[in-house]
Amino acid sequence: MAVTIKDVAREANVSIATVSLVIHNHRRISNATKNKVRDIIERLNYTPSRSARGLVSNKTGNIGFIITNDHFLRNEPFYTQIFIGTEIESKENDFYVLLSIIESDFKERDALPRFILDRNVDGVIVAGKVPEPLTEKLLALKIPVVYIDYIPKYSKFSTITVDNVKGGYLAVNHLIELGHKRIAFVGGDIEHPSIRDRLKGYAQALEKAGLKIDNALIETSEEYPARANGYNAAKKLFSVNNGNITAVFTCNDAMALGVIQYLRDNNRRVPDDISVIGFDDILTERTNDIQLSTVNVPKMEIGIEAMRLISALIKDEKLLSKKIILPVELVERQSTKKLL
Amino acid sequence: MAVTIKDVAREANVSIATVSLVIHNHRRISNATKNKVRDIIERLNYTPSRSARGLVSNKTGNIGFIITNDHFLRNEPFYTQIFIGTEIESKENDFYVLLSIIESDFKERDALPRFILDRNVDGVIVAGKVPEPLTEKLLALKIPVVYIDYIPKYSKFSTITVDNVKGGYLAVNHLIELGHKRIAFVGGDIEHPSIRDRLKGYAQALEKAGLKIDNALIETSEEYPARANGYNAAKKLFSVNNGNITAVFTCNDAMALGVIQYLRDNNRRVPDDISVIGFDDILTERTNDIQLSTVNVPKMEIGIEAMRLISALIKDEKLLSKKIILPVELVERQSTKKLL
DNA sequence: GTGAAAGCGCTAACAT
DNA sequence: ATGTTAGCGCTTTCAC
Repeated sequence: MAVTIKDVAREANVSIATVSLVIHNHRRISNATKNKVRDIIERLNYTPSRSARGLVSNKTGNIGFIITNDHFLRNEPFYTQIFIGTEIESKENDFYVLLSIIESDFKERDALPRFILDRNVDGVIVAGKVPEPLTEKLLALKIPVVYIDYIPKYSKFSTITVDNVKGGYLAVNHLIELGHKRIAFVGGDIEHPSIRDRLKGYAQALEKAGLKIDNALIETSEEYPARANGYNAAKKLFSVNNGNITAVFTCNDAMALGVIQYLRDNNRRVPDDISVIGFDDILTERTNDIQLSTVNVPKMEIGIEAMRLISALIKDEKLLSKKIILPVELVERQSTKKLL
Repeated sequence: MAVTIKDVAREANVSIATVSLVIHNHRRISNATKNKVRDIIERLNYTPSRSARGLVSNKTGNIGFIITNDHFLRNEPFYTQIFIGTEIESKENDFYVLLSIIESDFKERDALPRFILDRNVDGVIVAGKVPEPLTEKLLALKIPVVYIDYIPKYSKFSTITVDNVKGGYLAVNHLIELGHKRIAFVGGDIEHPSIRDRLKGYAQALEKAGLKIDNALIETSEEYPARANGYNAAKKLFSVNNGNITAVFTCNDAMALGVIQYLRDNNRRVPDDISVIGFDDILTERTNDIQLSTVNVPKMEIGIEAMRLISALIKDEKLLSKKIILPVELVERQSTKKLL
């Protein structure tokens, strides 16, 4: 058996209560005793049992991380990086992170993640868009929750998002500065708050430049913003506005790839004929293809902030709801070019 | 407070011991009682507290997953998929998975993952190549361990690997069947058992076809098998064997990309001039680039098997060491072509 | 400033 | 076939 609080107490000639108080750095304990006990803790290499602690404190020391399979399995490093961020920051807050991948079409009758039914988490981080029924069930639980990269309707949960409006603005402004005037927007799932905001940024940039917003240049759908949908959107867009559009801003990098693929299949060069800019910055060294201009989202940071926030929420009951918005950055690479 | 075993016992008019025995489906309990208690458990929506269980059983119900940052951060979905596999299977075995990302240059003086120091796991899964000092420390702990995709030296740990020799054979045999005779091997970190085995498969295929093994066609290093190293390896290879080589087998997909990049930069078309085949099958829909021929590794399956094995190891003390080898599959796509 | 003791929810040995 | 009870390692209240 591992060393317990009793071993420390015996060795230090104090009671286990004293050891416990030393561990929690209670002021009632004299410095002399504290030092003595701490030395022995170190010498014996003692670490408190999480089970015993959990039993008495009714806390688990675990945080649940919920994400849909859509998001996590679509081998995108986007949410993986966020997950790693929470993991890294969890050390600082002495939590462990438990992952649960739920169905993208989570229904009301579906069971909540096992760690919730098991009462094995003190709080939950929800990453990406999730079905409403999940949010409703979470709401009923009265457990601390932080949403990442998604703002659920009708709920006062805390959220960590990025400045999507600003990102959209930066991307489109970049195109405008390159001389583009006929700039299309390609997005999937326009119900998603992030995508809506990116479109809003698009509109703002055009407006500020005195360019009018042409709905014929805006192609959105209710689909997941994936590569294939980018391809289809480009097809619709370019078969109507033939020869007109000189640049495309897509709501994410995956769709940008689909657009580029379509353009190539139709003998349009990127960026020579058409400039394309994405969002997210997920494609770094994984491809030999053109390096995509995009808007960087601080993925690791998002995870870190989420962990900090859920931790604060758990420790401080009064803290109710907090919305954190992280900044984004324009990344100019090779898929955008000055209009000749 | 949540419902406890006492609530169930009271409601069922039995002792808490009986409830406990029913939960563990002990034969001493009559079916009548079992049914009665189970009904009430369901009705009250009771789940046993993991902390309380852990405290008495001296088990945590957690499995640690250790991986180097090299492997996990290099935004490859390879290990992410494996991790998800363990996560999926963990439900069946009623475990939770805790992740720990360690430094690639883990030294003897470095601290073990927090979940080990905290005694917060019952067993550990180690994914990918890890430094020897980590293995030595793990060995000293006498905790169940399963290695994934790596076979540590001097140790009797259980392992889950894939049939790398067979995979190498399949890849190279595929090239041979396409008429290629001057086939190069590109690999990084030849100390890695998997890479060595893939090279072995390469040699076997050549031998079987009566082709002789030419060391000038084999380019390995001690580096991490990444894209950039693939590029450099191709540079060395093709500047010496100019116009000679018609096909390349790389030890993984990342290096294949580097090789293809080099070839393009030097005006060699893939697959028209040179065929390239990789290993791992990690690049699916993330790129507009050429679809790589490769050898598929069942990533999710690996995770699942690892979880099953660690679970067996924990539950059955007698089970000591077991080596599982999973099959691989040739995936013919567009980067390999019949030699004209 | 420190100790004694109750009790968190459960398992398992022992009693009945 | 079921109940009683000790005890897992810790926190916390109350005494001293």
